[in-house]
Amino acid sequence: MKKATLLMVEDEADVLAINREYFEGKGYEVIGADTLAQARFQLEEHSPDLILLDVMMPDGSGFEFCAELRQKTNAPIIFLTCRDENESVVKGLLQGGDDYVTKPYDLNVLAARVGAQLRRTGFMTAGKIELFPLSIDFLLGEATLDDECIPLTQKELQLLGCFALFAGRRLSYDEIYSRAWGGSSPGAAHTVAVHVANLRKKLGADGGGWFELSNSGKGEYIFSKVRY
Amino acid sequence: MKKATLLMVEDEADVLAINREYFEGKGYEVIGADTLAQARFQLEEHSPDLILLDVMMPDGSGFEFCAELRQKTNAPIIFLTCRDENESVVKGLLQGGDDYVTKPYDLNVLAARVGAQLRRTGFMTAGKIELFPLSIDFLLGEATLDDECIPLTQKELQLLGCFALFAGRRLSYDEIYSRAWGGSSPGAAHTVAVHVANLRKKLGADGGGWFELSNSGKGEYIFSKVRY
DNA sequence: GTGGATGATCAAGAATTCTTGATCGCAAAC
DNA sequence: GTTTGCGATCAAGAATTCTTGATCATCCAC
Repeated sequence: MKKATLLMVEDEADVLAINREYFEGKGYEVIGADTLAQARFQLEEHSPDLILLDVMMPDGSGFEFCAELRQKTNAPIIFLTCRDENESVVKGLLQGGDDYVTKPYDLNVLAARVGAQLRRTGFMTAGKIELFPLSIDFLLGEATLDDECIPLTQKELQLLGCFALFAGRRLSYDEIYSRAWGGSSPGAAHTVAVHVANLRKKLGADGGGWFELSNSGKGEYIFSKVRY
Repeated sequence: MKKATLLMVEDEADVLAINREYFEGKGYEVIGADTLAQARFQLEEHSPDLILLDVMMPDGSGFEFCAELRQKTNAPIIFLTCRDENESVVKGLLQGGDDYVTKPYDLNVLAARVGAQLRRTGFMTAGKIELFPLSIDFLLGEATLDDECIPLTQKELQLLGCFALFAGRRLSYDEIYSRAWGGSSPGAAHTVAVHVANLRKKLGADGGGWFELSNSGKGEYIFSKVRY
């Protein structure tokens, strides 16, 4: 996965340096900005995945800047505020689940918040469906089972995605077809059956020992976990 | 989207009936169980997306049942507890971000919690990338822009997914190729260029007035929002 | 046992999709 | 003005993928 890019808007050089070192050590790419003007520039330049925004900046208030940011990005914004600022004001300004941390903060706490926000926006999981130990990556067009990479065709990918999303649930031919093909067709059952066979072949007959893709005998397939 | 299925484990018939009516009105499919034994059965039968679990059941404690459930499903579990139960015990038993609500509860509050948990597990968004007003559905293999459905081939889908995920970010040919094709190839730049052209054609030259898919002139593409 | 229904699998033609090569236009450099 | 580099686009062959038809096995009903 591409490293998440953090834009850190902070005017104190040493704070910035410490944070940068910490987060880079955690595998993030850190972009610094010590003025709002520079933050604007870096925003265009790097399109960060998350913004850490000091409220007190030399050339303006972070809160007002926030509104401006929202026009340009939907990356989550975490405010860094001083403890003596009115908390209700802070909360009032937070919308849509963004967060804030009061100075002085513990870096581990901040990192946890950052991780939570990135998770919320689906940064790590977008384009994927995870059903341990199976992972379906729609961007790469492949599935991974027990660290073994299995390239899939589009239809196989859609089919497996459908099964993974409704694992353990009975799915009728028609339902599968409408989900992965859209609409319905007279030959739906047969077409689905062929792709299921292909999928079984690729996943291994026993689903790597983890999954079972069985037929209920009543016009339905069930994809279920057989080991935990 | 398929309706979420709720398993409601509750021994009082009238509470169950009221909840059922409320949640069915909200578009959920509600499965009821008035004993733990029945809950076990329904779990196998319906594979719910979320479980509402009354702690006080005639044939056992919901807490102990929870451990059993966890072996069989990773659907979120929301406990329904009485106010006089020890809260710390409740919290201690909660793992992995599941939730609890104390009786008597407001149905709207409960519904909010349910929604939050389903969102957390990605029930509504799995297999999708949303970048308003663009939505990419990998299960159906198509994108939707301004309510207009655009069928895409696998490579187009992967390419667009890649762009949407890193919207506003400069992406080099190689990076795009490694993300959507995997690995690298001498003809990567050319191949990518052709698919970009196809994508432009399908999205409309101006990206429906919302997006721009431009070339930086330095071997990079940028997919960015031009309207907010 | 026979017949019918259902699911699994194989195979091949049809259809789609992908890649590569060729060409064109534009702009910067010489 | 010419050349060169780069991106965009078109076109066609190559490759893959999808669908459909045929066959086979199994199970249940008769």
